[in-house]
Amino acid sequence: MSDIKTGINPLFLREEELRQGIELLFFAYRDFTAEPDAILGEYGFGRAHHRVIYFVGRHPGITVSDLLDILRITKQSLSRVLGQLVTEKFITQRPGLRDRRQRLLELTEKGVELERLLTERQRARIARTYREAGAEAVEGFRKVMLGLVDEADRGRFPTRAAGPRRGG
Amino acid sequence: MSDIKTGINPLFLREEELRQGIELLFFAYRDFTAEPDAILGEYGFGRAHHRVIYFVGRHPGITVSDLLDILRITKQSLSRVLGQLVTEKFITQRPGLRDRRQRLLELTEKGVELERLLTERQRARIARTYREAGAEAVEGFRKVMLGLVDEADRGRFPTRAAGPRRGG
DNA sequence: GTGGTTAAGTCAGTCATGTTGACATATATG
DNA sequence: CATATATGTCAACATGACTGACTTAACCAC
Repeated sequence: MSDIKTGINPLFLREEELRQGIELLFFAYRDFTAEPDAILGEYGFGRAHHRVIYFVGRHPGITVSDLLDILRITKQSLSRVLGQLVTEKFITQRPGLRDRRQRLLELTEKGVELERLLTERQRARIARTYREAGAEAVEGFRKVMLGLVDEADRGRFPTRAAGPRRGG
Repeated sequence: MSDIKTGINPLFLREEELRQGIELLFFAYRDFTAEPDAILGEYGFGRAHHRVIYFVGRHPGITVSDLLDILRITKQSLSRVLGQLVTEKFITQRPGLRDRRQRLLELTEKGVELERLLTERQRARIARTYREAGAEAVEGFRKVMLGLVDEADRGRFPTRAAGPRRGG
């Protein structure tokens, strides 16, 4: 009631601010995934394939268990997409050295190409946005996004605090 | 090659930065949706129901067309979830005044309750994160997220600096 | 080395949510 | 009146998630 003059209730402002946060996540994610989704369609793949290709590319030699931990889906769900990707030679499996029960996953040449094709759009979108928003905004973006991630997984994002910020 | 001393290639740094951006979106969205999803399960609903409830709650009296524009799904897809929500009395429909072909959507009391229950978790997560990250980081977050959204939809996020954009 | 645990895979069935395509109805508009 | 628009519906299908039960191979502890 202290805002009668401006007509803006600070509680409403907070509510509005939080809702905008929710919606930013919805719209950004919607648009962020739309481009790769369209490309995936041409291959008869879906978003699940992209995720698998992405994280195998990101962590060459990753185990199935670790991939399941990231994706938070069941092994039966993963099995289908992974099976396709292996059959169609986008991903190879080889037994682990220390533990031969493991099937270490890696992208083939073909897999690397597809990964690049798919992720390229997303990288470009982020690069453009980062450039337009500026370093300070990017820092804030990272901070908030990291705070939204479950604590257990925040360790996946090492801070590069020590090194040179942007040499090029 | 100017980074031989540190062993850090600036191009690699950039690549790493962009990939972290991609992954922040993945992990944040994954964890942001997990809590409501669990609650929805108890009602026999899914994430699609949440989206409908959310945006109808956000824009009382919204038309089906406008809702479709937001969700970017087909009317057949929407029809199923919307039909359920109307049947189970979470949402009401009434004909438009100017255009009686329209079915203006609104949450019922029951719908408002469920919306609150679902979104409460997400608001809490964002509120906590905003608090921990600080106002400056939040500003950066908003700036970058908005940049990731397709230009066509950026107008949905009025800056509260320049006065009321859409009269509500 | 036997036995329990773990990593991974498989088979089968189900559900939620998206798609296309064709068609129906009511209302608006030129 | 003719056409376009807003909405809804029926049908068929694909994707990606789920549960539950079971198998195989390898690891590990006793």
